[in-house]
Amino acid sequence: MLQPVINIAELRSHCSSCNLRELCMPVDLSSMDMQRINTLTQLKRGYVRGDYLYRSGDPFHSLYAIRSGSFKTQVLHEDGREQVTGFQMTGEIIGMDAISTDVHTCDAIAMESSEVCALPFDQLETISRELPSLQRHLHKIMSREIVRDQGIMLLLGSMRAEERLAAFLLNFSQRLAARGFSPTQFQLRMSRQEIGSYLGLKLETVSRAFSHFQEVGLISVKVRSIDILDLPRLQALLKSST
Amino acid sequence: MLQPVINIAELRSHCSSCNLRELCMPVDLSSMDMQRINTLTQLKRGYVRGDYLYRSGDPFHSLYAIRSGSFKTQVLHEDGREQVTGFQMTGEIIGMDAISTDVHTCDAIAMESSEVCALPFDQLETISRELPSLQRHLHKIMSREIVRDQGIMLLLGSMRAEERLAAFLLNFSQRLAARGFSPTQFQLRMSRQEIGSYLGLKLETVSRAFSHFQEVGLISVKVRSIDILDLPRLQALLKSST
DNA sequence: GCGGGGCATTGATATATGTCAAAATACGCC
DNA sequence: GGCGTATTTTGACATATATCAATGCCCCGC
Repeated sequence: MLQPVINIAELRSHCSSCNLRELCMPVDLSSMDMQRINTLTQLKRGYVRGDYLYRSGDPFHSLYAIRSGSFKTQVLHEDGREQVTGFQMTGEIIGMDAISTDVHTCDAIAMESSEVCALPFDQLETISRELPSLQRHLHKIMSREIVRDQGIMLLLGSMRAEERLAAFLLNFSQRLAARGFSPTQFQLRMSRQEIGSYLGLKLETVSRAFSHFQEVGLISVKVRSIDILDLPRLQALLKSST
Repeated sequence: MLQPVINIAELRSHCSSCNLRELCMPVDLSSMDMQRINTLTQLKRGYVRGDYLYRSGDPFHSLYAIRSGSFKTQVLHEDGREQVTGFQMTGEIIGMDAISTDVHTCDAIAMESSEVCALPFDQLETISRELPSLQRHLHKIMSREIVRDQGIMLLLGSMRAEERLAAFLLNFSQRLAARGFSPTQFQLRMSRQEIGSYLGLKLETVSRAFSHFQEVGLISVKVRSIDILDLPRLQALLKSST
């Protein structure tokens, strides 16, 4: 039986206290500067699966550092279609879509019980004017989001169903590894439907791709428990055309 | 016969002199501050169709404001597949992908004869520490890119071929309108292949969609000259699901 | 004005993924 | 612990788009 890897208790101790240095801002700052950043953050807890962190159209005040749990972001089309644009996990920052218009342009929804640190953006800007390394880091975070989106465009625009799923699993694997978790065994918090929306596929296609990966011994799937059995071969799927 | 609308001479007079205020930074700044920003920019001219502004892997120094002409950005997959991630026109800023890693993550290639203003990013950061309105504007530009990418993800993930093409044409139309050009008559500078890459389609599919739009009287196409005959109906294509 | 090379169009056919439907499995609640 | 609902899996079939191939068009240089 697979063990859940995204474990709230574990994460809480991992990122003990709302310390932005560890949590989301790996910049070299004096402890006095750290204090200052910490004082502007506002911890918000108690989000449960399905809760909105913000909705499309909400006024913009803050970015959010995810302290525990995970969220999905989705954009809605006027005709009702919706598209998941990302799954954000502990330690990641969301809300940057809203800076350009002062209004959120997508929904952010908790995938599980979660906590966030709100970072009022005005104050973040003020402090970053005085702390070049924070300023630079803020820019990097925003740029990282742009690069991430480019990758998804590549995925959606030129990859086939199984390649997309492989890319999705590998991306998860990497992000878990970066957090010190097992890169081969983990639980997915999202449905086939949500994965499909993110990958531009229907849920049945996602399900079939999972089944096929299992058949050929790449992974072991038990609904939402994933065990990557042959990481190199899964990676190779992405590097070879067709 | 349709007139080309993207006209270099016209654009040059439109954005007379390398004035960043008009060109790319619509912020209220004192003329002294404007001077200061202007002095850091470096005009680069002489790009012709096919020239690289930067390549994936190039070290990062500057953002670029397009002063005349237009560019495309594309990402390459290790197996050789490439995906166009955007078409940038006069007045837009490119290069933000490189901030996160100090290395460009995509290629930027001129679609026609073009000129750019290089904006050394270190200096931009320095100045923006002193000018909050510039700082805010820089953040907005980066955020705008994130929002734009979300829109493309929606397009690639959940729209059908003709909807994608309609979205593409309408986006062009809007951006031209914002620059004071005709929103219904214009020239495309890119091939069917490039449009297809951007929209996640093959060139034949793009061609067929153009032909169909023409058949039903939505647009008039003459290879790269577009005339939108029924803008409202083209817009409606996007709002109604199937 | 003629010829050649790249694009674009169009047609015929193949195929990956979507759609619809049913059965199986997991999950929450009493 | 068992029932009811939601999710997932699997199957059969439909269809949008890709693929392959032929023809046509346009631009550019000679």
